[in-house]
Amino acid sequence: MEFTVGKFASMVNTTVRTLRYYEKIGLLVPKNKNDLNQKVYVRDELQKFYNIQLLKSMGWPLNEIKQMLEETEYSFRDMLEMQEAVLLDHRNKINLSLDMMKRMKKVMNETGDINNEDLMLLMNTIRLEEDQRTILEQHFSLNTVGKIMPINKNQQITLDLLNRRLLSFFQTTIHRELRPDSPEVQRELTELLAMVPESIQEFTESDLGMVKQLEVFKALLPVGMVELIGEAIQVLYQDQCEENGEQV
Amino acid sequence: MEFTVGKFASMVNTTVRTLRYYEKIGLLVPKNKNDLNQKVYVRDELQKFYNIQLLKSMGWPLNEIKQMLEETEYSFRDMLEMQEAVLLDHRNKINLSLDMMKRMKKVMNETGDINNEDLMLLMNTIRLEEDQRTILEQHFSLNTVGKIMPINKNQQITLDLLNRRLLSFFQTTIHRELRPDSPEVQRELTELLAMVPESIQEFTESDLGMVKQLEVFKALLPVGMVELIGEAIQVLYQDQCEENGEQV
DNA sequence: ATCACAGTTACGTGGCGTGAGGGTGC
DNA sequence: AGCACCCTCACGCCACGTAACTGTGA
Repeated sequence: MEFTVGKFASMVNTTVRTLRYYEKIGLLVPKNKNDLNQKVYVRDELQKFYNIQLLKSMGWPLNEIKQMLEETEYSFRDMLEMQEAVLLDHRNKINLSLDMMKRMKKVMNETGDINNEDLMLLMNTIRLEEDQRTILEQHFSLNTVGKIMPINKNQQITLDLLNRRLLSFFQTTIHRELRPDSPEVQRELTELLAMVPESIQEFTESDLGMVKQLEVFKALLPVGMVELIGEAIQVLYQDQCEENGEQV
Repeated sequence: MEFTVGKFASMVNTTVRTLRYYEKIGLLVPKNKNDLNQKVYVRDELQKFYNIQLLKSMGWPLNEIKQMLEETEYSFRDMLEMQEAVLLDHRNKINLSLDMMKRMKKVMNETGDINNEDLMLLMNTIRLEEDQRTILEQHFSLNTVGKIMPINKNQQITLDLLNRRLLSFFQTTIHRELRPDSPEVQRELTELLAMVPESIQEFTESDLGMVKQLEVFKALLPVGMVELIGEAIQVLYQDQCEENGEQV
Protein backbone atom coordinates (compact mmCIF):
# COMPACT_ATOMS: atom_id res chain seq x y z
CA MET A 1 0.00 0.00 0.00
CA GLU A 2 2.66 2.53 -1.02
CA PHE A 3 2.41 4.69 -4.12
CA THR A 4 4.66 7.34 -5.62
CA VAL A 5 3.00 10.47 -7.00
CA GLY A 6 2.63 9.16 -10.52
CA LYS A 7 1.02 5.87 -9.50
CA PHE A 8 -1.18 7.56 -6.95
CA ALA A 9 -2.30 10.22 -9.42
CA SER A 10 -3.41 7.66 -11.99
CA MET A 11 -5.06 5.56 -9.30
CA VAL A 12 -7.26 8.36 -7.98
CA ASN A 13 -7.69 9.83 -11.46
CA THR A 14 -5.98 13.18 -11.02
CA THR A 15 -2.73 14.83 -12.16
CA VAL A 16 0.69 14.87 -10.56
CA ARG A 17 0.56 18.66 -10.65
CA THR A 18 -2.59 18.71 -8.55
CA LEU A 19 -1.01 16.50 -5.88
CA ARG A 20 2.10 18.67 -5.86
CA TYR A 21 -0.06 21.74 -5.47
CA TYR A 22 -1.97 20.19 -2.58
CA GLU A 23 1.35 19.35 -0.97
CA LYS A 24 2.63 22.89 -1.40
CA ILE A 25 -0.37 24.51 0.22
CA GLY A 26 -0.21 21.94 3.02
CA LEU A 27 -3.53 20.36 2.14
CA LEU A 28 -2.34 16.81 1.46
CA VAL A 29 1.27 16.16 2.49
CA PRO A 30 2.61 12.61 2.11
CA LYS A 31 4.28 11.79 5.41
CA ASN A 32 6.35 8.77 4.33
CA LYS A 33 9.20 8.18 1.91
CA ASN A 34 10.46 5.03 0.24
CA ASP A 35 14.04 3.73 0.10
CA LEU A 36 14.72 5.92 -2.94
CA ASN A 37 13.84 8.97 -0.84
CA GLN A 38 10.70 9.52 -2.88
CA LYS A 39 7.50 10.66 -1.22
CA VAL A 40 4.88 7.94 -1.05
CA TYR A 41 1.12 8.14 -0.60
CA VAL A 42 -0.49 5.52 1.65
CA ARG A 43 -4.01 4.60 2.68
CA ASP A 44 -4.35 7.65 4.93
CA GLU A 45 -3.60 10.01 2.06
CA LEU A 46 -5.99 8.13 -0.19
CA GLN A 47 -8.86 8.57 2.26
CA LYS A 48 -7.98 12.21 2.77
CA PHE A 49 -7.75 12.83 -0.96
CA TYR A 50 -11.26 11.48 -1.52
CA ASN A 51 -12.55 13.61 1.33
CA ILE A 52 -10.98 16.63 -0.34
CA GLN A 53 -12.63 15.69 -3.63
CA LEU A 54 -15.92 15.33 -1.83
CA LEU A 55 -15.77 18.74 -0.20
CA LYS A 56 -14.60 20.24 -3.48
CA SER A 57 -17.62 18.80 -5.28
CA MET A 58 -19.72 20.55 -2.67
CA GLY A 59 -18.18 23.83 -3.79
CA TRP A 60 -15.77 24.57 -0.96
CA PRO A 61 -12.49 26.35 -1.73
CA LEU A 62 -9.28 24.51 -0.87
CA ASN A 63 -8.21 26.77 2.00
CA GLU A 64 -11.51 26.18 3.78
CA ILE A 65 -11.25 22.46 3.11
CA LYS A 66 -7.83 22.54 4.72
CA GLN A 67 -9.20 24.20 7.84
CA MET A 68 -12.14 21.83 8.07
CA LEU A 69 -9.96 18.74 7.80
CA GLU A 70 -7.59 20.10 10.44
CA GLU A 71 -10.12 20.87 13.13
CA THR A 72 -12.17 17.85 14.11
CA GLU A 73 -14.93 19.96 15.62
CA TYR A 74 -16.87 21.16 12.63
CA SER A 75 -20.50 20.51 11.85
CA PHE A 76 -20.90 18.47 8.73
CA ARG A 77 -24.58 19.30 8.72
CA ASP A 78 -23.91 23.03 8.67
CA MET A 79 -21.35 22.65 5.90
CA LEU A 80 -23.89 20.76 3.88
CA GLU A 81 -26.63 23.33 4.36
CA MET A 82 -24.35 26.22 3.50
CA GLN A 83 -23.05 24.74 0.31
CA GLU A 84 -26.49 23.56 -0.71
CA ALA A 85 -27.57 27.19 -0.65
CA VAL A 86 -24.53 28.19 -2.72
CA LEU A 87 -25.16 25.48 -5.31
CA LEU A 88 -28.86 26.31 -5.51
CA ASP A 89 -28.02 29.94 -6.12
CA HIS A 90 -25.57 28.96 -8.82
CA ARG A 91 -28.08 26.67 -10.48
CA ASN A 92 -30.67 29.39 -10.36
CA LYS A 93 -28.49 31.75 -12.35
CA ILE A 94 -27.88 29.07 -14.94
CA ASN A 95 -31.60 28.39 -15.16
CA LEU A 96 -32.28 32.08 -15.77
CA SER A 97 -29.81 32.10 -18.64
CA LEU A 98 -31.22 28.89 -20.08
CA ASP A 99 -34.77 30.27 -19.93
CA MET A 100 -33.63 33.39 -21.71
CA MET A 101 -31.93 31.33 -24.39
CA LYS A 102 -35.02 29.20 -24.90
CA ARG A 103 -37.16 32.29 -25.41
CA MET A 104 -34.63 33.69 -27.85
CA LYS A 105 -34.56 30.51 -29.89
CA LYS A 106 -38.30 30.82 -30.40
CA VAL A 107 -37.95 34.46 -31.41
CA MET A 108 -35.20 33.56 -33.87
CA ASN A 109 -37.33 30.86 -35.45
CA GLU A 110 -39.77 33.50 -36.69
CA THR A 111 -39.49 34.28 -40.37
CA GLY A 112 -37.80 37.47 -41.51
CA ASP A 113 -34.21 38.65 -41.36
CA ILE A 114 -32.86 40.15 -38.21
CA ASN A 115 -29.28 41.18 -37.54
CA ASN A 116 -27.12 40.28 -34.58
CA GLU A 117 -27.34 43.73 -33.01
CA ASP A 118 -31.11 43.58 -32.85
CA LEU A 119 -31.03 40.01 -31.60
CA MET A 120 -28.79 41.03 -28.75
CA LEU A 121 -31.04 43.97 -28.00
CA LEU A 122 -34.07 41.68 -27.72
CA MET A 123 -32.13 39.26 -25.59
CA ASN A 124 -31.02 42.07 -23.32
CA THR A 125 -34.61 43.16 -22.79
CA ILE A 126 -35.38 39.61 -21.68
CA ARG A 127 -32.31 39.46 -19.46
CA LEU A 128 -33.05 42.81 -17.84
CA GLU A 129 -36.76 42.08 -17.47
CA GLU A 130 -36.56 41.60 -13.72
CA ASP A 131 -34.72 44.89 -13.23
CA GLN A 132 -37.31 46.74 -15.27
CA ARG A 133 -40.12 44.96 -13.50
CA THR A 134 -38.98 46.16 -10.08
CA ILE A 135 -38.84 49.74 -11.35
CA LEU A 136 -42.25 49.57 -12.96
CA GLU A 137 -43.76 48.00 -9.85
CA GLN A 138 -42.87 51.15 -7.94
CA HIS A 139 -45.16 53.15 -10.21
CA PHE A 140 -47.90 50.80 -11.36
CA SER A 141 -49.99 48.01 -9.92
CA LEU A 142 -48.71 44.43 -9.93
CA ASN A 143 -51.56 43.54 -12.22
CA THR A 144 -50.67 46.19 -14.76
CA VAL A 145 -46.98 45.30 -14.76
CA GLY A 146 -47.85 41.62 -15.12
CA LYS A 147 -49.60 42.39 -18.39
CA ILE A 148 -46.56 43.65 -20.24
CA MET A 149 -44.16 41.37 -18.38
CA PRO A 150 -46.14 38.19 -17.88
CA ILE A 151 -44.76 35.21 -15.98
CA ASN A 152 -46.94 32.87 -17.99
CA LYS A 153 -44.73 31.28 -20.63
CA ASN A 154 -47.23 31.46 -23.47
CA GLN A 155 -47.99 35.11 -22.93
CA GLN A 156 -44.28 35.74 -22.64
CA ILE A 157 -43.47 34.30 -26.02
CA THR A 158 -46.36 36.21 -27.60
CA LEU A 159 -44.98 39.48 -26.32
CA ASP A 160 -41.43 38.50 -27.25
CA LEU A 161 -42.57 38.07 -30.83
CA LEU A 162 -44.47 41.35 -30.67
CA ASN A 163 -41.31 43.04 -29.47
CA ARG A 164 -39.40 41.61 -32.35
CA ARG A 165 -41.96 42.84 -34.86
CA LEU A 166 -42.02 46.27 -33.26
CA LEU A 167 -38.26 46.57 -33.31
CA SER A 168 -37.93 45.37 -36.90
CA PHE A 169 -40.63 47.72 -38.15
CA PHE A 170 -39.26 50.84 -36.50
CA GLN A 171 -35.74 49.97 -37.60
CA THR A 172 -36.86 50.02 -41.23
CA THR A 173 -38.92 53.11 -40.51
CA ILE A 174 -35.81 54.95 -39.39
CA HIS A 175 -33.85 53.56 -42.30
CA ARG A 176 -36.46 54.71 -44.83
CA GLU A 177 -36.69 58.05 -42.99
CA LEU A 178 -40.45 57.83 -42.65
CA ARG A 179 -42.19 60.47 -40.51
CA PRO A 180 -44.12 59.44 -37.37
CA ASP A 181 -47.38 60.70 -38.89
CA SER A 182 -46.95 58.83 -42.16
CA PRO A 183 -49.78 56.41 -43.02
CA GLU A 184 -47.47 53.35 -43.01
CA VAL A 185 -46.33 54.05 -39.48
CA GLN A 186 -49.81 54.84 -38.24
CA ARG A 187 -51.25 51.70 -39.83
CA GLU A 188 -48.63 49.39 -38.32
CA LEU A 189 -48.95 51.11 -34.96
CA THR A 190 -52.71 50.64 -34.74
CA GLU A 191 -52.26 47.02 -35.73
CA LEU A 192 -49.60 46.46 -33.08
CA LEU A 193 -51.61 48.21 -30.38
CA ALA A 194 -54.61 46.05 -31.23
CA MET A 195 -52.63 42.95 -30.32
CA VAL A 196 -51.59 44.30 -26.97
CA PRO A 197 -53.56 43.99 -23.69
CA GLU A 198 -55.90 46.98 -23.19
CA SER A 199 -54.50 48.30 -19.96
CA ILE A 200 -51.15 48.98 -21.57
CA GLN A 201 -52.30 52.53 -22.19
CA GLU A 202 -51.66 53.20 -18.53
CA PHE A 203 -48.02 53.15 -19.39
CA THR A 204 -48.21 56.10 -21.74
CA GLU A 205 -48.66 58.42 -18.80
CA SER A 206 -45.34 58.43 -17.05
CA ASP A 207 -43.92 60.54 -14.26
CA LEU A 208 -40.46 62.03 -14.16
CA GLY A 209 -38.96 59.74 -11.52
CA MET A 210 -39.71 56.65 -13.54
CA VAL A 211 -38.39 58.19 -16.74
CA LYS A 212 -35.06 58.76 -15.02
CA GLN A 213 -34.89 55.21 -13.69
CA LEU A 214 -35.71 53.74 -17.07
CA GLU A 215 -33.26 55.97 -18.95
CA VAL A 216 -30.56 53.29 -18.91
CA PHE A 217 -32.85 50.84 -20.64
CA LYS A 218 -34.09 53.41 -23.15
CA ALA A 219 -30.47 54.11 -24.08
CA LEU A 220 -30.16 50.50 -25.20
CA LEU A 221 -32.60 51.12 -28.04
CA PRO A 222 -31.31 52.42 -31.37
CA VAL A 223 -30.83 56.18 -31.60
CA GLY A 224 -34.08 58.08 -32.16
CA MET A 225 -36.38 55.11 -31.80
CA VAL A 226 -37.93 56.11 -28.48
CA GLU A 227 -38.68 59.59 -29.77
CA LEU A 228 -40.09 58.24 -33.02
CA ILE A 229 -42.48 55.86 -31.29
CA GLY A 230 -43.48 58.53 -28.79
CA GLU A 231 -44.40 60.98 -31.53
CA ALA A 232 -46.18 58.33 -33.55
CA ILE A 233 -48.33 57.39 -30.56
CA GLN A 234 -49.15 61.02 -29.91
CA VAL A 235 -50.30 61.49 -33.49
CA LEU A 236 -52.43 58.37 -33.23
CA TYR A 237 -54.17 59.57 -30.09
CA GLN A 238 -54.83 63.01 -31.54
CA ASP A 239 -56.45 61.44 -34.57
CA GLN A 240 -58.61 59.22 -32.39
CA CYS A 241 -59.73 62.18 -30.30
CA GLU A 242 -60.64 64.18 -33.40
CA GLU A 243 -62.65 61.29 -34.76
CA ASN A 244 -64.55 61.16 -31.50
CA GLY A 245 -64.99 64.92 -31.66
CA GLU A 246 -63.05 65.45 -28.46
CA GLN A 247 -60.68 68.21 -27.49
CA VAL A 248 -57.10 67.43 -26.62
CA MET B 1 -25.09 61.50 -22.39
CA GLU B 2 -21.50 61.56 -21.10
CA PHE B 3 -20.35 59.66 -18.03
CA THR B 4 -17.01 59.29 -16.29
CA VAL B 5 -16.02 55.84 -15.07
CA GLY B 6 -17.48 56.24 -11.60
CA LYS B 7 -20.87 57.47 -12.80
CA PHE B 8 -20.99 54.89 -15.54
CA ALA B 9 -20.06 52.07 -13.17
CA SER B 10 -22.84 52.89 -10.74
CA MET B 11 -25.30 53.36 -13.60
CA VAL B 12 -24.72 49.93 -15.10
CA ASN B 13 -24.23 48.38 -11.67
CA THR B 14 -20.62 47.31 -11.93
CA THR B 15 -17.26 48.42 -10.48
CA VAL B 16 -14.73 50.93 -11.76
CA ARG B 17 -12.11 48.20 -11.66
CA THR B 18 -14.11 46.03 -14.00
CA LEU B 19 -14.41 48.85 -16.53
CA ARG B 20 -10.68 49.57 -16.25
CA TYR B 21 -9.95 45.90 -16.82
CA TYR B 22 -12.18 45.79 -19.88
CA GLU B 23 -10.38 48.85 -21.18
CA LYS B 24 -6.99 47.26 -20.59
CA ILE B 25 -7.79 44.08 -22.50
CA GLY B 26 -9.32 46.18 -25.27
CA LEU B 27 -12.81 44.87 -24.74
CA LEU B 28 -14.57 48.15 -23.96
CA VAL B 29 -12.46 51.23 -24.67
CA PRO B 30 -14.10 54.65 -24.17
CA LYS B 31 -13.27 56.64 -27.27
CA ASN B 32 -14.08 60.14 -26.00
CA LYS B 33 -12.67 62.40 -23.32
CA ASN B 34 -14.18 65.39 -21.55
CA ASP B 35 -12.60 68.83 -21.07
CA LEU B 36 -10.82 67.58 -17.96
CA ASN B 37 -9.09 64.96 -20.11
CA GLN B 38 -11.06 62.21 -18.40
CA LYS B 39 -12.35 59.27 -20.36
CA VAL B 40 -16.09 59.32 -20.82
CA TYR B 41 -18.52 56.53 -21.62
CA VAL B 42 -21.34 57.37 -24.01
CA ARG B 43 -24.37 55.58 -25.42
CA ASP B 44 -22.25 53.37 -27.66
CA GLU B 45 -20.26 52.07 -24.72
CA LEU B 46 -23.43 51.52 -22.73
CA GLN B 47 -24.91 49.36 -25.45
CA LYS B 48 -21.66 47.47 -25.86
CA PHE B 49 -21.37 46.94 -22.11
CA TYR B 50 -24.79 45.35 -21.94
CA ASN B 51 -23.95 43.13 -24.88
CA ILE B 52 -20.83 42.03 -23.03
CA GLN B 53 -22.90 41.29 -19.94
CA LEU B 54 -25.31 39.31 -22.07
CA LEU B 55 -22.63 37.14 -23.63
CA LYS B 56 -20.99 36.72 -20.25
CA SER B 57 -24.25 35.45 -18.78
CA MET B 58 -24.27 32.90 -21.57
CA GLY B 59 -20.96 31.63 -20.26
CA TRP B 60 -18.52 33.02 -22.85
CA PRO B 61 -15.04 34.07 -21.71
CA LEU B 62 -14.04 37.70 -22.25
CA ASN B 63 -11.48 37.07 -25.00
CA GLU B 64 -14.06 35.24 -27.11
CA ILE B 65 -16.59 37.98 -26.44
CA LYS B 66 -14.05 40.47 -27.71
CA GLN B 67 -13.57 38.54 -30.94
CA MET B 68 -17.30 38.12 -31.49
CA LEU B 69 -18.01 41.80 -31.02
CA GLU B 70 -15.18 42.72 -33.42
CA GLU B 71 -16.19 40.56 -36.34
CA THR B 72 -19.71 41.25 -37.54
CA GLU B 73 -20.00 37.93 -39.31
CA TYR B 74 -20.74 35.49 -36.51
CA SER B 75 -23.79 33.31 -36.14
CA PHE B 76 -25.76 34.26 -33.08
CA ARG B 77 -27.73 31.06 -33.42
CA ASP B 78 -24.61 28.89 -33.28
CA MET B 79 -23.30 30.81 -30.29
CA LEU B 80 -26.57 30.21 -28.55
CA GLU B 81 -26.61 26.48 -29.24
CA MET B 82 -23.01 26.05 -28.14
CA GLN B 83 -23.41 27.83 -24.85
CA GLU B 84 -26.70 26.11 -24.15
CA ALA B 85 -24.82 22.84 -24.20
CA VAL B 86 -22.13 24.26 -21.92
CA LEU B 87 -24.67 25.57 -19.42
CA LEU B 88 -26.62 22.32 -19.45
CA ASP B 89 -23.46 20.40 -18.71
CA HIS B 90 -22.65 22.75 -15.89
CA ARG B 91 -26.11 22.47 -14.44
CA ASN B 92 -25.90 18.70 -14.61
CA LYS B 93 -22.83 18.62 -12.42
CA ILE B 94 -24.51 20.85 -9.88
CA ASN B 95 -27.56 18.62 -9.91
CA LEU B 96 -25.42 15.57 -9.20
CA SER B 97 -23.93 17.29 -6.16
CA LEU B 98 -27.34 18.47 -4.98
CA ASP B 99 -28.79 14.97 -5.31
CA MET B 100 -25.93 13.59 -3.29
CA MET B 101 -26.46 16.21 -0.62
CA LYS B 102 -30.19 15.48 -0.44
CA ARG B 103 -29.51 11.79 0.10
CA MET B 104 -26.99 12.61 2.79
CA LYS B 105 -29.42 14.86 4.62
CA LYS B 106 -31.85 11.97 4.88
CA VAL B 107 -29.12 9.67 6.14
CA MET B 108 -28.08 12.25 8.72
CA ASN B 109 -31.64 12.62 9.96
CA GLU B 110 -31.63 9.02 11.18
CA THR B 111 -31.25 8.63 14.92
CA GLY B 112 -27.93 7.62 16.41
CA ASP B 113 -24.59 9.35 16.62
CA ILE B 114 -22.25 9.28 13.68
CA ASN B 115 -18.95 11.11 13.37
CA ASN B 116 -17.77 13.30 10.53
CA GLU B 117 -15.31 10.72 9.19
CA ASP B 118 -18.05 8.15 8.72
CA LEU B 119 -20.40 10.72 7.24
CA MET B 120 -17.80 11.61 4.65
CA LEU B 121 -17.22 7.96 3.93
CA LEU B 122 -20.92 7.39 3.27
CA MET B 123 -21.06 10.49 1.11
CA ASN B 124 -18.06 9.33 -0.86
CA THR B 125 -19.75 6.01 -1.58
CA ILE B 126 -22.69 7.96 -2.97
CA ARG B 127 -20.42 10.26 -4.97
CA LEU B 128 -18.40 7.39 -6.41
CA GLU B 129 -21.48 5.27 -7.11
CA GLU B 130 -21.28 5.77 -10.86
CA ASP B 131 -17.60 4.77 -10.97
CA GLN B 132 -18.32 1.61 -8.99
CA ARG B 133 -21.36 0.86 -11.09
CA THR B 134 -19.36 0.83 -14.32
CA ILE B 135 -16.84 -1.56 -12.79
CA LEU B 136 -19.53 -3.89 -11.46
CA GLU B 137 -21.37 -3.85 -14.76
CA GLN B 138 -18.31 -5.41 -16.38
CA HIS B 139 -18.72 -8.47 -14.17
CA PHE B 140 -22.43 -8.77 -13.40
CA SER B 141 -25.70 -8.27 -15.19
CA LEU B 142 -27.35 -4.86 -15.36
CA ASN B 143 -30.22 -6.28 -13.35
CA THR B 144 -27.98 -7.52 -10.57
CA VAL B 145 -26.04 -4.27 -10.35
CA GLY B 146 -29.28 -2.33 -10.32
CA LYS B 147 -30.32 -4.10 -7.15
CA ILE B 148 -27.49 -2.84 -4.98
CA MET B 149 -27.24 0.48 -6.82
CA PRO B 150 -30.81 1.32 -7.70
CA ILE B 151 -31.77 4.40 -9.67
CA ASN B 152 -35.15 4.49 -8.01
CA LYS B 153 -35.01 7.17 -5.30
CA ASN B 154 -36.93 5.22 -2.65
CA GLN B 155 -34.79 2.13 -3.01
CA GLN B 156 -31.74 4.35 -2.98
CA ILE B 157 -32.55 5.89 0.37
CA THR B 158 -33.35 2.48 1.83
CA LEU B 159 -29.94 1.18 0.87
CA ASP B 160 -28.26 4.41 2.01
CA LEU B 161 -29.74 3.86 5.46
CA LEU B 162 -28.72 0.22 5.38
CA ASN B 163 -25.18 1.29 4.55
CA ARG B 164 -25.17 3.65 7.47
CA ARG B 165 -26.35 0.94 9.84
CA LEU B 166 -23.79 -1.51 8.49
CA LEU B 167 -20.96 0.98 8.84
CA SER B 168 -21.96 2.01 12.35
CA PHE B 169 -22.31 -1.55 13.53
CA PHE B 170 -18.98 -2.76 12.24
CA GLN B 171 -17.25 0.34 13.55
CA THR B 172 -18.39 -0.51 17.07
CA THR B 173 -17.56 -4.16 16.40
CA ILE B 174 -13.97 -3.20 15.64
CA HIS B 175 -13.89 -0.85 18.60
CA ARG B 176 -15.18 -3.54 21.00
CA GLU B 177 -12.77 -6.03 19.40
CA LEU B 178 -15.51 -8.58 18.76
CA ARG B 179 -14.62 -11.64 16.69
CA PRO B 180 -16.36 -12.28 13.32
CA ASP B 181 -17.89 -15.50 14.67
CA SER B 182 -19.27 -13.88 17.83
CA PRO B 183 -23.05 -14.21 18.30
CA GLU B 184 -23.61 -10.39 18.24
CA VAL B 185 -21.96 -10.07 14.86
CA GLN B 186 -23.70 -13.12 13.42
CA ARG B 187 -27.10 -11.93 14.65
CA GLU B 188 -26.74 -8.44 13.19
CA LEU B 189 -25.38 -9.84 9.94
CA THR B 190 -28.31 -12.20 9.42
CA GLU B 191 -30.67 -9.34 10.18
CA LEU B 192 -28.94 -7.02 7.71
CA LEU B 193 -28.82 -9.68 5.00
CA ALA B 194 -32.54 -10.32 5.46
CA MET B 195 -33.26 -6.71 4.52
CA VAL B 196 -31.23 -6.89 1.35
CA PRO B 197 -32.48 -8.06 -2.09
CA GLU B 198 -31.96 -11.81 -2.56
CA SER B 199 -29.72 -11.71 -5.58
CA ILE B 200 -27.04 -9.81 -3.68
CA GLN B 201 -25.45 -13.16 -2.92
CA GLU B 202 -24.13 -13.15 -6.44
CA PHE B 203 -21.69 -10.53 -5.29
CA THR B 204 -19.99 -12.78 -2.78
CA GLU B 205 -18.34 -14.69 -5.56
CA SER B 206 -15.82 -12.32 -7.02
CA ASP B 207 -13.05 -12.76 -9.53
CA LEU B 208 -9.58 -11.35 -9.28
CA GLY B 209 -9.87 -8.67 -11.96
CA MET B 210 -12.78 -7.04 -10.20
CA VAL B 211 -11.10 -7.20 -6.82
CA LYS B 212 -8.19 -5.21 -8.22
CA GLN B 213 -10.43 -2.60 -9.78
CA LEU B 214 -12.39 -2.17 -6.57
CA GLU B 215 -9.32 -1.99 -4.38
CA VAL B 216 -9.32 1.80 -4.39
CA PHE B 217 -12.84 1.89 -3.01
CA LYS B 218 -12.10 -0.81 -0.43
CA ALA B 219 -9.19 1.27 0.82
CA LEU B 220 -11.66 4.02 1.68
CA LEU B 221 -13.22 1.84 4.37
CA PRO B 222 -11.74 1.82 7.86
CA VAL B 223 -8.78 -0.49 8.39
CA GLY B 224 -9.77 -4.13 8.86
CA MET B 225 -13.44 -3.68 8.09
CA VAL B 226 -13.45 -5.46 4.73
CA GLU B 227 -11.66 -8.44 6.21
CA LEU B 228 -13.94 -8.53 9.24
CA ILE B 229 -17.12 -8.54 7.17
CA GLY B 230 -15.65 -11.12 4.81
CA GLU B 231 -14.85 -13.51 7.61
CA ALA B 232 -18.20 -12.94 9.31
CA ILE B 233 -20.05 -13.79 6.10
CA GLN B 234 -17.97 -16.93 5.65
CA VAL B 235 -18.85 -18.10 9.16
CA LEU B 236 -22.49 -17.41 8.49
CA TYR B 237 -22.53 -19.49 5.31
CA GLN B 238 -20.70 -22.36 6.94
CA ASP B 239 -23.28 -22.44 9.72
CA GLN B 240 -26.12 -22.38 7.22
CA CYS B 241 -24.60 -25.27 5.26
CA GLU B 242 -24.15 -27.31 8.37
CA GLU B 243 -27.75 -26.70 9.37
CA ASN B 244 -28.85 -27.92 5.97
CA GLY B 245 -26.53 -30.91 6.30
CA GLU B 246 -24.49 -29.83 3.30
CA GLN B 247 -20.76 -30.08 2.73
CA VAL B 248 -18.69 -26.98 2.11
C1' DA C 1 23.07 5.94 -23.39
C1' DT C 2 18.44 6.16 -23.13
C1' DC C 3 14.06 5.86 -20.78
C1' DA C 4 10.79 6.61 -17.35
C1' DC C 5 10.19 8.25 -13.60
C1' DA C 6 11.16 11.45 -9.45
C1' DG C 7 12.41 16.32 -7.65
C1' DT C 8 12.37 21.72 -7.48
C1' DT C 9 11.54 26.36 -9.35
C1' DA C 10 8.95 29.49 -11.58
C1' DC C 11 5.92 31.81 -14.84
C1' DG C 12 1.01 31.89 -17.13
C1' DT C 13 -4.17 31.83 -16.89
C1' DG C 14 -8.92 34.57 -16.11
C1' DG C 15 -11.59 38.12 -14.03
C1' DC C 16 -11.13 40.95 -11.48
C1' DG C 17 -10.00 42.99 -5.94
C1' DT C 18 -7.23 45.99 -3.60
C1' DG C 19 -4.25 48.84 -2.81
C1' DA C 20 -0.12 52.80 -3.80
C1' DG C 21 0.83 57.21 -5.22
C1' DG C 22 -0.19 61.34 -7.71
C1' DG C 23 -3.21 64.84 -10.17
C1' DT C 24 -7.38 67.95 -10.61
C1' DG C 25 -11.59 70.76 -9.71
C1' DC C 26 -14.89 72.46 -6.20
C1' DA D 1 -7.38 72.53 3.28
C1' DG D 2 -10.19 68.77 2.48
C1' DC D 3 -12.93 65.93 -0.30
C1' DA D 4 -14.33 63.40 -4.13
C1' DC D 5 -13.20 62.20 -8.03
C1' DC D 6 -9.81 60.95 -11.87
C1' DC D 7 -5.32 58.62 -13.69
C1' DT D 8 -1.64 54.74 -14.02
C1' DC D 9 1.02 50.89 -12.11
C1' DA D 10 1.27 46.80 -9.97
C1' DC D 11 0.76 42.94 -6.85
C1' DG D 12 -2.73 39.36 -4.95
C1' DC D 13 -6.18 35.68 -5.50
C1' DC D 14 -7.50 30.58 -6.84
C1' DA D 15 -6.61 26.05 -8.76
C1' DC D 16 -3.98 24.50 -11.13
C1' DG D 17 -1.29 24.01 -16.49
C1' DT D 18 2.97 24.17 -18.57
C1' DA D 19 7.68 24.32 -19.07
C1' DA D 20 12.51 24.10 -17.77
C1' DC D 21 16.10 21.85 -15.71
C1' DT D 22 18.23 18.33 -12.65
C1' DG D 23 18.73 13.73 -10.49
C1' DT D 24 18.25 8.63 -10.13
C1' DG D 25 17.49 3.65 -10.84
C1' DA D 26 16.70 0.11 -14.56
